[in-house]
Amino acid sequence: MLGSLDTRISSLAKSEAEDARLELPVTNPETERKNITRAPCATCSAHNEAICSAINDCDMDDFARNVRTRLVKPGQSVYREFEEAKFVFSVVSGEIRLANLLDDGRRQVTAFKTAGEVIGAQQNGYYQSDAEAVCDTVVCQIPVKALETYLKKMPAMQTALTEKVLEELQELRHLAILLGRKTPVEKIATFLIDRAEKSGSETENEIKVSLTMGRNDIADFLGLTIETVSRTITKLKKMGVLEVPSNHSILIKDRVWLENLAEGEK
Amino acid sequence: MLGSLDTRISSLAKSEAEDARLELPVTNPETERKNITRAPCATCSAHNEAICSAINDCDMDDFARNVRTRLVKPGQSVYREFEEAKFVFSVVSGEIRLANLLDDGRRQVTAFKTAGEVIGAQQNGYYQSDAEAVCDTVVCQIPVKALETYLKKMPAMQTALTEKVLEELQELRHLAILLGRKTPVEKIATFLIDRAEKSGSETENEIKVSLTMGRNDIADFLGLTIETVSRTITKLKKMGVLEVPSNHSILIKDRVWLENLAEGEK
DNA sequence: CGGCTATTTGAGAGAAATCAAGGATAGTGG
DNA sequence: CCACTATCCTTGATTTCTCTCAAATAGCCG
Repeated sequence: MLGSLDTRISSLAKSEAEDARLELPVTNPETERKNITRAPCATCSAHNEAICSAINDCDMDDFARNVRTRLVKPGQSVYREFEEAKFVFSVVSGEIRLANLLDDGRRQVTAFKTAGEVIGAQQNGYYQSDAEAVCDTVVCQIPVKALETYLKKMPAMQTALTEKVLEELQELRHLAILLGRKTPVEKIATFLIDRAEKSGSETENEIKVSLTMGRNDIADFLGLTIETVSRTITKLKKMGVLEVPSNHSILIKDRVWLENLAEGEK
Repeated sequence: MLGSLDTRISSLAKSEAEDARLELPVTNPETERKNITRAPCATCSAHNEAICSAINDCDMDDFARNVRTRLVKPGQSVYREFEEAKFVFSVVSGEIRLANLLDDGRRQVTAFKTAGEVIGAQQNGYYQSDAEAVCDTVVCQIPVKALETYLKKMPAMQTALTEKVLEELQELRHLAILLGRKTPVEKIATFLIDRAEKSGSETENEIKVSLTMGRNDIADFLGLTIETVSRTITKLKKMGVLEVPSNHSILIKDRVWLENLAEGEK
């Protein structure tokens, strides 16, 4: 509901975000072991896409004082399902996977979140998923209490956050269609197209998509087994739709074809 | 994010809501054909669970003036995907299914919404799903413009709405786990348990669950075919977990067993 | 009662999961 | 810099489910 902020700013500033990993904020000895530092909001590479973009310069200093930046290593968790939700996080760089587990270990990844996206949605005070880093990732840690204060004070931030939540709703709806009604080929094609749109780098006649996550994560995201993911990628490769230069990148050779495959047009 | 309103008020007042169908607001000739009438907020059966509960008595009259009530017949749509989103709706009674279609007609139902729930989430001004009545349903039609005004004026309403949206997020996450990782038996069991919790009527040693929707809707919600839904229900019947007095109701004979089946414990 | 639609049931095919190796890749330490 | 190991990915063979196709039955409304 509410105003319809144009959200298509998200494809910008992605390459800057990549670099952010290298120029991490200086750590101080006290917090070194936890890789937590004072937030360098002033120079944040994700600023323009994050909800913080709604903060005006005067309030920024105050905001920065309440916020911490945290480096998360691959596989490490930011928070877990059912844990008390004291923070909301904004992804600065890298990539986070949100996942839910069944008792017997089956897993469903519900989203991959990159720079500018917000994680930590809660209900009744508890997180609703596990959040883990897929690769080296920097997140910005905002205390819920502080956030609430800012949201009240800054309607633009409230709007921006609402917009993020509605985006998330839409993505989950798309995921539901994919999981419930698409074939493996359609699933993989959809996944690659979505990633290409989000962060692909397009050259003359091909698009390079980088996969920070492994086949396992892809399988648990698409509701498939790792073998089916592998076989399906191989199939698309043999068809000539794409190439696989390495385990962590895909070259889309025929975007239109892949898009058609994603929608089920044979 | 934000405050954690306790949302477990939703199991109350359901029986009242059922009656609402019978005592529909009086229609006036002018709007008769469209089944749209002035909203009878003062006597609304869904008031306590709806976001309108955040409105104080003074503002209620004003609110009622902006809002219309609409009767929707089974199969009729409230809105369609990609349609311009001029209204947000609050379900007063009956049941609405939200669904998304693929080009070739495959369908994924993403939610069933009952009294007190809000539908009409939009992004960039357009609805994200089709919304259709499953049975005779009354919805309350709130112009987005008016709603925005109220949200600004009444923080409690903003909070209530945010809470609804977060609930929806959680439900979609659960749906994703179900679609991606559960077996047909687990899917049906989960579906029935959820419905029992939401609106089941419990007697001594059994719970009656009413199914307003047909097998087709259930299939499209759970990512199955209608045949598999039918076979799975038959299987559970033969196991003795439940009985099927009619096509539109299920008697859960062993709740704990069904709960275990829902979680995959054999 | 008759016709329509919804649901159940059956038989068979097809597709993805499972089980089982084999190969590639990356990270470690010599 | 290279060998070594652990992990990740691919490929193959087989099994098991679920879908598909087809038909019968049951429920509902006029």
